[in-house]
Amino acid sequence: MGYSQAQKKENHKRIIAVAAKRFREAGLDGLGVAAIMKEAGLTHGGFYAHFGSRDDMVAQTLEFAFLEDEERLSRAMGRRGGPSLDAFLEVYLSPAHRDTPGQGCTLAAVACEAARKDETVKRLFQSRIATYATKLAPQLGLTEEQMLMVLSAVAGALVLSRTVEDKAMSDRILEGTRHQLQVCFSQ
Amino acid sequence: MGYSQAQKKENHKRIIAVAAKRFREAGLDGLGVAAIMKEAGLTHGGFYAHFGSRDDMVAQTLEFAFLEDEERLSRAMGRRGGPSLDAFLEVYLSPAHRDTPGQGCTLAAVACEAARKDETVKRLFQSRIATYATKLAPQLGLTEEQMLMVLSAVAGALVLSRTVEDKAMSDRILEGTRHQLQVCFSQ
DNA sequence: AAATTAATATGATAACCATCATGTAGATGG
DNA sequence: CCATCTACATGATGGTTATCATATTAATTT
Repeated sequence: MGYSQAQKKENHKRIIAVAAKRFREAGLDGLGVAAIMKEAGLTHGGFYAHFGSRDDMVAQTLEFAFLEDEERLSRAMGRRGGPSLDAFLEVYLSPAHRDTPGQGCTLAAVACEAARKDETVKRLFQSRIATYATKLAPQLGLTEEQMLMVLSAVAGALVLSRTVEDKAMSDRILEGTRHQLQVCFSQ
Repeated sequence: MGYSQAQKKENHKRIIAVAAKRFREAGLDGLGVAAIMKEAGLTHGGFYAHFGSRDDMVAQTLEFAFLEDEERLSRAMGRRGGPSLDAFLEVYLSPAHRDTPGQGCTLAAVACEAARKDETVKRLFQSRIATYATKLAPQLGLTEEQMLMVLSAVAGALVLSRTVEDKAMSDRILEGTRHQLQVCFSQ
């Protein structure tokens, strides 16, 4: 199918977009190069025209995924009257977020595995968490320290809510965490 | 090397103990049957005398790991004057806990992956979380709902603290979450 | 003490994996 | 319009995986 700089760029973006979604769903090691390329409508051989290695692709994908997260969160809060702690908790701790990890927070989706990856990945995570602490915190009227706790709580709640079998209990983890955080920071 | 019912039981326990530690460190998919058996001082062939499948072993290992977690936490709080929210936070959010996942909380170590496993694994996680909510909560003077939020926050903080490169920032996640939770519940 | 049984070890299998070598088609630059 | 370059496809490579077949060896049973 020949080539074209525009086409290549488009393909590159599509590979990363597919990988971002699927990594959130299946984990950073959850699917191989061949599967990702297939879902992007390509074959595995072309992979190394785009990336130096699979690790390289993971890094590029995480960078994209975190940007996507930030934009999606911002838009979702916008739909609820702009950024506020209430809006954030409502969006982040919703059953919809729990049930669609592919469109959700990358931090919560792959944090456990990221803890075992190399410094390249860890630097990306660190930067994402720092963005929460410095950029989002003031929008929500929180200190950096408060934001770190709130982020830990919501990410933890989301992850735990995804590990239980019973939907009612899963809902209680989300709803309970949301309520308790609201109590903590009301006033 | 022949057999003996006592020997087999001992081997079985050792395989699971090794797997519990290594799964916390490397993840539920982080090492294969052969590696686990080797670390237990056996060869891979004998595996299926103990377990019907790898998944079966994972389930048995999680059950053991959660019991181990409960006992370790209880003992650690005992060393700090018995169960209390302060003791719990101090133990759970310590840098030592962050730096020795093999001896630490299984929930925090593998939760992201568990979210993608089958109902057998999810039922084990649910039972572990329920134990926190019903058994530990009263010991810490918390309601079930408060316990779910605290658990989410400490597990989330521990996971996030393990994903960042900079030690100072990692410490801040732990320490900040601890401080904020203390403020929340000092009342 | 001999026969049986079963817990391991050794080795094989087929399915995966990341990566690389080669071929091809078609866009690019002259 | 031709020569070159390259994105991608096809196919190969060596490694790893879970699982199974067979062999061994010693504990158990008779």
